[in-house]
Amino acid sequence: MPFESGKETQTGKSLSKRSQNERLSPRLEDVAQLAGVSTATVSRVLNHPESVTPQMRQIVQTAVDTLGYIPHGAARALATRRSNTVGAVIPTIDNAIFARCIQAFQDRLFESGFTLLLASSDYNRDREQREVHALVEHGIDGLLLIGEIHEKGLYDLLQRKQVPYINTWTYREDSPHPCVGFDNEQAAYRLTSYLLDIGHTNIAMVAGITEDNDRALNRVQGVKRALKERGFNFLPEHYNEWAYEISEGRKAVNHLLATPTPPTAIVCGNDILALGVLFECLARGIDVPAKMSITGFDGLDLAGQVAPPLTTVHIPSFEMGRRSAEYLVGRLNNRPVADKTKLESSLVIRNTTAPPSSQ
Amino acid sequence: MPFESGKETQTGKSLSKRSQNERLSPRLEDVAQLAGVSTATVSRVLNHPESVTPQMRQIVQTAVDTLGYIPHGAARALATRRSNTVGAVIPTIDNAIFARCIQAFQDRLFESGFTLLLASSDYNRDREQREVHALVEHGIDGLLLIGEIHEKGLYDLLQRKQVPYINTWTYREDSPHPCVGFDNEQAAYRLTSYLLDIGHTNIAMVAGITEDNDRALNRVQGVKRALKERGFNFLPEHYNEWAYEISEGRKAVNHLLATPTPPTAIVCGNDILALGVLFECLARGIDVPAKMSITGFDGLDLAGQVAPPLTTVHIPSFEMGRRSAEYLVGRLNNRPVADKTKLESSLVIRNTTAPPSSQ
DNA sequence: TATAAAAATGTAAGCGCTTTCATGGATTGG
DNA sequence: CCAATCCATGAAAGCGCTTACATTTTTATA
Repeated sequence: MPFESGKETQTGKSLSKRSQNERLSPRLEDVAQLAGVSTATVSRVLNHPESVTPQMRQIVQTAVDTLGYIPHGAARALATRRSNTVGAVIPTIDNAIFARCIQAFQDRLFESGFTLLLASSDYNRDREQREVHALVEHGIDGLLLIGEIHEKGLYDLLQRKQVPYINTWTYREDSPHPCVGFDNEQAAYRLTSYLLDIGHTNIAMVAGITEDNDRALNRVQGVKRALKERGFNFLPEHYNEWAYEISEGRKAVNHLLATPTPPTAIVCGNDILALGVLFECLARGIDVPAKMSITGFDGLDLAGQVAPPLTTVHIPSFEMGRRSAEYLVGRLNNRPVADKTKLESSLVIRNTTAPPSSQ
Repeated sequence: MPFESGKETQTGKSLSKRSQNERLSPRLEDVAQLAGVSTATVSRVLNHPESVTPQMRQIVQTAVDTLGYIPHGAARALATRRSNTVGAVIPTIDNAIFARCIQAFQDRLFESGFTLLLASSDYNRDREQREVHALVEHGIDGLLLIGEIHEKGLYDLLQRKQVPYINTWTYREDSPHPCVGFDNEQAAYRLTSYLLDIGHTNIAMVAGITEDNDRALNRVQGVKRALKERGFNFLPEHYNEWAYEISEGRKAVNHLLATPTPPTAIVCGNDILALGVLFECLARGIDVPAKMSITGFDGLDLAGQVAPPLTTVHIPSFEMGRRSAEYLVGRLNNRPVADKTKLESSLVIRNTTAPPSSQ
């Protein structure tokens, strides 16, 4: 007897040791012990309840509840090679329009049991690459990226690690990457054409910073294409890039107005700049739109609420977030999903645009 | 010989099997093999390089690079009981002011090697609780929460799992929870006192929704205390709560103006509502501030840029994010940290407030 | 009722790391 | 030149789960 029981103690100890000595959170094994079943069974009722007797389910569930057991995510991730975590790297959180997209993205992910790992790159490709690296190291199952231009190494990493990803805020028929977005170039083209249609010939642009930002760049290109098509072009002093701040928009107006031949219309790279431009014009007593037409880009709520309400391009930011999540969730569940989704942006003509005054 | 080599094959196979057959990412063991050292050594150069010979460091580093090795976060987390991940649950991402805080929070975390797990509760306590549960399951090392009022079970969970957390956007001397924030009640009190000082006696409030939102509630309380102190009170029809939308602010004005004795000043629970109130007044041709004073709360950039610029309370959202991260990082590194940090908000008097016109 | 097939449960081998403890080589002092 | 220390490295035991496979129990079939 003595030695027999000796053996048993070995086993018994290894089980109870943790639970008794250290007052840590219970493990699967503790639950199993309490329920009088194997860890496999507990794992099953937690993950594949249908493969287990209803009564067993009951017993185990009770044990789980009384212990207040919470699965250990890392252990699970290690065993299943799934973290149930999806990453997103956006230029900045501090921008209403991305926020809305991310909000939709997160909501949709949550529905499917995924948690969002969020990082921001501050519009810096290098930092973006580092953030992605950190996310991959954390074991994200999928990734959301803004725009199409990213560090080569970033794509390589994703490829090598087989991490599904989606580019959003951008759409290009022949992009080698999956994307859900709209055509920035075309939207800007349309917007500018409208300005041209109503008679403007002296158009300036208050662009966003285009470095490392394909969206901003594509918008500029769209504007230029529209101009060119009708034989126009920016005067050099009528094109400048500005940071994403209302105050920058104001400065831009000062600059433009000091120019030999001030424009009759100002196309802005985004709503924030447009708002700054608008506020400054208003502050200077310039009649908008009679003496100056202004257009934005993004379709912030705010743009429709200011007086006069801003003409802008409405972009489907909410939809992009939702669809991106859907793409990723779909792929992670091995459902067939479209690699490219083109969403529409829409020109919203409000009261900051009108034909140029006949002078 | 035959059986000897048989044994060896066993071991040999287990090593090379993975690397050869499946084309998965390299593991620590692959690096070790290539470098001709043990996994322990590789782990050391990765985590405690000082405990290893410079030349060994060199050799291993080379192997790491040529293999493009990336540590497996989950495995590491399992072994160290640290995920290097910090969670945050905010009411909504889609709000500039939280966004700024989170941005600062994330930046500071990134500096210290942590990644942010972000979730939003949609101003719903129940959902907040569930999100926190999910985050805890994912193994967060620390947690940021907005406000002080949370589900009891949420605090219990954190307590039981020993997860350090910080409440922000709120400050209460005698809160049992760590916090870094400012006193909403006091700020609102100060703001209202100012209005009273310049002569307003008929004040209305366009409040945010106070359910499940102690910040909004505290602001209301501050306003009420200031009024009461001077013997005033809201007319029942002069107090209402509105959702966080510019358009709601506009509606609020319609409501207030249809009241028997319209107010001469409107205190708003936040800048967004205030902006709506302002825009609606402007649209109706009401002279602000001569005929109507308006105050906001939050200090959005935008508030200072509209015309007329908005009188508001500036809150240290950036600082709250940074300090919260600092608190958590400090605790996680076992550095002594203050459990409570009181930050100051400031009354920013601009041009939407003036003494009431003598009628 | 005996037996084959199916269903429920248990056993135990990992998942990819970190870290304690053991080991052997280099260094120091006597 | 040998014993006593140190230091760099290796061996191996987990960390808390999941799951293939083995085993037992139940159900169906003849």
